[in-house]
Amino acid sequence: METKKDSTEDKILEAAKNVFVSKGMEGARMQEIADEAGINKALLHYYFRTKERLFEAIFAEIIKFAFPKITRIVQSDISIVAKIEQVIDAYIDLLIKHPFIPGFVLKELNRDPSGLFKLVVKFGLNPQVIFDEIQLAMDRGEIIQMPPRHLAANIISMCIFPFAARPIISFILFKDDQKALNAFYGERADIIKQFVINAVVIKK
Amino acid sequence: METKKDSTEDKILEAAKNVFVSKGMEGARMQEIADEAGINKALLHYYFRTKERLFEAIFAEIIKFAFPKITRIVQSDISIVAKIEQVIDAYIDLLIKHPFIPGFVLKELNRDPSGLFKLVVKFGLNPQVIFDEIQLAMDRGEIIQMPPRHLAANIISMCIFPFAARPIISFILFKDDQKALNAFYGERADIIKQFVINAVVIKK
DNA sequence: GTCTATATCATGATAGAC
DNA sequence: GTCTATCATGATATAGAC
Repeated sequence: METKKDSTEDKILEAAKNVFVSKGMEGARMQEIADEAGINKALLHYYFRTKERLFEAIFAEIIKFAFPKITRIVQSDISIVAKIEQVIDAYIDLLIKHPFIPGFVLKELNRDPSGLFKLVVKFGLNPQVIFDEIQLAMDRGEIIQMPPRHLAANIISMCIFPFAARPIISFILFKDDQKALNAFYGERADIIKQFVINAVVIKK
Repeated sequence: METKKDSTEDKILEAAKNVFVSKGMEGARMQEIADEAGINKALLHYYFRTKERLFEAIFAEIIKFAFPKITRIVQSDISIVAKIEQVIDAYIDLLIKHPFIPGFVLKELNRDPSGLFKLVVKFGLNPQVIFDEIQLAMDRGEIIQMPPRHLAANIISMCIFPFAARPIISFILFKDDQKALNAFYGERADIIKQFVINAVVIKK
């Protein structure tokens, strides 16, 4: 029986996640990860042969997390408006809990997109089902006609970008007042929902 | 008289811009910059004492470029709808011409936001004049009431995010078909304009 | 399995000849 | 101003003791 849940490997993964997310692949130092895990630097290489492999392990975990299971919401048996609202709520909830993920993911994907390919294949991500549901609602006359891709891009952009640009928004809009910044993020879900509904829902 | 416009310093700046934008501060190698400039690595240190100083020179030039002069549009004597349309057109035009800027700026600002502070002070960026104009239009009943910050955030997000997330969009939406990707970007301006107008303009 | 010590390598920076 | 050669540092990786 395993009483020691925080094994060395777990400690490394936890430490690596913290360091990689805050410093990125290039900026992260193996020494710092070792220190944070409370172990020797050489042990990192014992458990994960290279920095690259350690990074991939962390990145896969993060990105799996960053693609929330919105497919289920989109395919559920509720109105298109309810679907839009639930997706936005799910995204903003996730981002408020993990505000540094977008910056990290964007940074690493611009650095080396090849990692994404494997993950997309692995998790079978398929945006077509989402676009199909949007198109159906348009054909039913519930929302205005526009390319489903662009509608999805608009919603995702409004959700994620303010978190990806956190340092800019924090400084320019709020002079680094973290309370005001958090209040702003707390308002985003309702704002985006109302904005999208105004933009696309056809009133009876 | 200077006939030789591409002086060594110019060649370094041009090469450094390319390498820094594609690799970032951490990923960029002085050797690569030297190679691209067709000169010796030691010469970089002759012209710019450190890598940090060379980077700062490039970054200032880029970010000055990334904050388009939208203040003039916002304060001009045209309708709020025309202002919104012109700002979106200006942003998308800029981004189509320089699609890698958003990724670069986001990456570096997440890495070290302090550089932004100096630049904001230096260029006297003041978003309040933009918010004031938005608020006036709301008070005149031309657009619906909502916090001006969020309206600005929505518009900027829809413009910039699809470019910042270029590798993701390219692969997931278009299977790296660059023609289709460029067509998508070409449609963005009209899509966003219509979307924002539907969302906020009050019909008479 | 865990750790110490060390080899190997890459990179930013400098010294000095021309 | 430009080059070759070299240094100093820090980081990855491995060998081998316990």
